[in-house]
Amino acid sequence: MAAPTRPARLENGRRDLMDIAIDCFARYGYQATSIDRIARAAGLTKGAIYYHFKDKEELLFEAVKNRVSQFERRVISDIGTVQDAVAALKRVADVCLEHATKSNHRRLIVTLMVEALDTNARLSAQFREMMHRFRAFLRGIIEVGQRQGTFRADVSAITAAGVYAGAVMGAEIQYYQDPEHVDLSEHLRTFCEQYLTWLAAPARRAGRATR
Amino acid sequence: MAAPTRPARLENGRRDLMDIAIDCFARYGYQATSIDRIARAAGLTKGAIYYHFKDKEELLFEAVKNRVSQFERRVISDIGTVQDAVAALKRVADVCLEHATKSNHRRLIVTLMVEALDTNARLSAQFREMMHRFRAFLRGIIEVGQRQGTFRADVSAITAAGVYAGAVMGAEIQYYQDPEHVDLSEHLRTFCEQYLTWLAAPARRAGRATR
Amino acid sequence: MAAPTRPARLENGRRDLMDIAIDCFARYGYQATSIDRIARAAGLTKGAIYYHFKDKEELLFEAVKNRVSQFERRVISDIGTVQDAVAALKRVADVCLEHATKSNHRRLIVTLMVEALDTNARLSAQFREMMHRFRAFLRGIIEVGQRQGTFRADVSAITAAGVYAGAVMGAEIQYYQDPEHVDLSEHLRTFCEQYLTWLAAPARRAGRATR
Amino acid sequence: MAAPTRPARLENGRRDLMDIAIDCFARYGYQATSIDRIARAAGLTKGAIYYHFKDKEELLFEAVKNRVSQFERRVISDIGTVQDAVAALKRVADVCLEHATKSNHRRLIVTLMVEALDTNARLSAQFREMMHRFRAFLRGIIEVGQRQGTFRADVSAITAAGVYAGAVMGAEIQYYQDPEHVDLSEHLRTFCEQYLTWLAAPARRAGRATR
DNA sequence: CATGAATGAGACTTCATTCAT
DNA sequence: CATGAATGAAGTCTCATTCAT
Repeated sequence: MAAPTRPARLENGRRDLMDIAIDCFARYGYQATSIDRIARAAGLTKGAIYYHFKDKEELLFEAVKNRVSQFERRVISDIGTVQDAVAALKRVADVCLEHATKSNHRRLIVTLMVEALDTNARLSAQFREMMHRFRAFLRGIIEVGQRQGTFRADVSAITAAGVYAGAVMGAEIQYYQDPEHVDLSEHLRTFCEQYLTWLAAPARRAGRATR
Repeated sequence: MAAPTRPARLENGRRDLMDIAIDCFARYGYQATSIDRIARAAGLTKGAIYYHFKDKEELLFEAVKNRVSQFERRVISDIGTVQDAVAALKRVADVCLEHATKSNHRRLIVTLMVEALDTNARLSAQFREMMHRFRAFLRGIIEVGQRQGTFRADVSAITAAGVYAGAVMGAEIQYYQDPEHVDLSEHLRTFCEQYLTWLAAPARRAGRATR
Repeated sequence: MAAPTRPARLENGRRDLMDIAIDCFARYGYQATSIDRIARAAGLTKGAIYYHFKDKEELLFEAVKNRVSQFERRVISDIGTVQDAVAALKRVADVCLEHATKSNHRRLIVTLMVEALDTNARLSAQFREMMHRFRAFLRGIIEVGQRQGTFRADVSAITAAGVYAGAVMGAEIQYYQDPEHVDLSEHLRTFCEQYLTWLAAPARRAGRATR
Repeated sequence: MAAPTRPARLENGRRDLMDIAIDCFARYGYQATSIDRIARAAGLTKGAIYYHFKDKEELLFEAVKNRVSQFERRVISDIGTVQDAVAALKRVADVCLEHATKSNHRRLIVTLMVEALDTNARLSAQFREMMHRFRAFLRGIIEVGQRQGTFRADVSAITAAGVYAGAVMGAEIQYYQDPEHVDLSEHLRTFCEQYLTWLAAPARRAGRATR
């Protein structure tokens, strides 16, 4: 307790550097972030970065892994075992909102995900899996709601999950593009209302929404 | 009709080149598309491109202008003077679907828009305006519906427009990322249903969204 | 005949550049020859080199391939079908002498071969094969002499070939190191005399030299 | 014997480090051996090396001085005052064989000598002198033989020395390159036999080498 | 003695751009 | 119109070296 642990100090440089790199990547994307830019932002020289990271790519992957896992852990820990599907879906939006406005978690994810599309196969695969997991997680919540009778049963949970995930992402992008004109909070609130209204509505006719 | 004039051929070369450039930009983004890549894709050498375009940036801006204006013209011409707001919103989604799957209009727009965020001020501004116009257009449709009594009046038309625009964009990105697992058509159909269900529903109680 | 063929001119730049690169590699070795050094020696900038060659390695391999194949073709064409084994061995030494003193063929080979030893697996393999071929070629000559009765039969032709190849190489290195004190011509002449004396000598006792 | 003094330990570190560095230099050459590689091979960090050696160059020169002087001392002590020139020449080859196969003395020398050719003036000069000494030493032996009547007198002792030195070096290089296919021991044995046969032979006719 | 961290020079490479032909 | 050749800036990366602790 008296002495600040050495290993912590050891890892400090690396961690600080990564946070700064993440800031850059989140704002400018991967390619437009030169090693030199990160170095200057950190008040170091390029060489220092290569002391801590083998590669620009290693920095990228660690950055993505860091933010993705933090986001996922946060979502899971915030939602936990789903009992109230409605509350859970609202909570997911809240976490996204927070990670999009108060931190750079979501912006890093969204920005790099689009940039990686046909540019970096390995990263792209990682994001594909991440979106897979995210949709699966949402589908799980929706199915709970369907089993409990809170949600209508005549919709494909996986498609509904995709709609949710997409709506959040699209809202974010508009917010990143124009934070002064786009109120992400209201955007997400409205979407949730609409989404839940629709999910809650009893199916009017059999055999419409499914596929 | 009799003689394909020289300038026509001139314009052809330029147009063909741009189409090829657009393909590249749409797939890889701006920075990952080298002039050389475009040249090779066109079966020319780099020098030839500089005959037609002053700059890589000029190529970029023309590409964006081209696809954005084509998309917008198509939307406007397809919808025309809105009489049926519900049909109009469905139609917009159809156009997006087509431009996302059968052509590269939407992918160019979405990809470059994200890449431009903090990277290219001028391009970013252009996309900001484009999104502005898109939301304004959607808001117009929604307000028609509200005035006609088809849509509930207690929602902010501009926020609703943003939700719509975002949902479409988010759906597309998931599709670009994983076209084999994401059925964009169903995705958009489901979203429209949900969106229209919500818009159509008479407000049940005062006091909009929870939370 | 009137017009200097275009393809020739086309290849000129590349060939000239390679000759210059070969000069540098032969003198300083691969690692101590920076792209910039080659560029300056050619009166160009680094970029020009990358227009003609993909890589520093491509330059290296093409340089080696060029000089090795030229040397080998020269040896083969100079010796042709061996009829007089003694003359053939002398001729090989002459070619080596010429390629070591009047051109840089041999110095490139010897220098890079030593540098490549445990440094560049692919290049090393190439040189290993080249030495293989060289020894095989020499062995062929020796065996002709043995069959014709010119050379004693109680020596291993392949070992003798190795001795020859090594002696030439070792003489060269001493010459490269100290051209003012080492007379390569006399060196090789003396070696040939000694080598041929030994080969020609009738075996004094059976069962000594073989293995 | 009683107390391993502190300075002994100091010297130990330095000596151990140098042995490891020599291994690296012998295998990869000077430039391809990074300080970091040596450090890792020694289980230390780069900083530690700079405690013992001022420079990478100092390390290099000490390494060379060490192996060269060990080799020379070994040769001299093994041969001593030459009484039997034939035996002496065989002995030199034996020492070279041992230092090429059981230790890295010769490989360090040969590798760095070639690398240094036009790359490091000071080192090159050192190797030039070393080869000078080596040839002078061999010439001494040969002249003893000539004076004693064991060797023919009509050959230039210094050229013959150069041939010997070169043949050994060339044999080694082939062995380093392809230890599985090149039997250095047999190689040297064969060379010695040939060399001594030639030296021993009474001059048959006036008029030395043909050509 | 040794380490972890950092520097700075220099290497390789890419790429938008220019230009004579 | 188009090409081949070249430039020069900028980016990624390596590595010898230094230094506080």
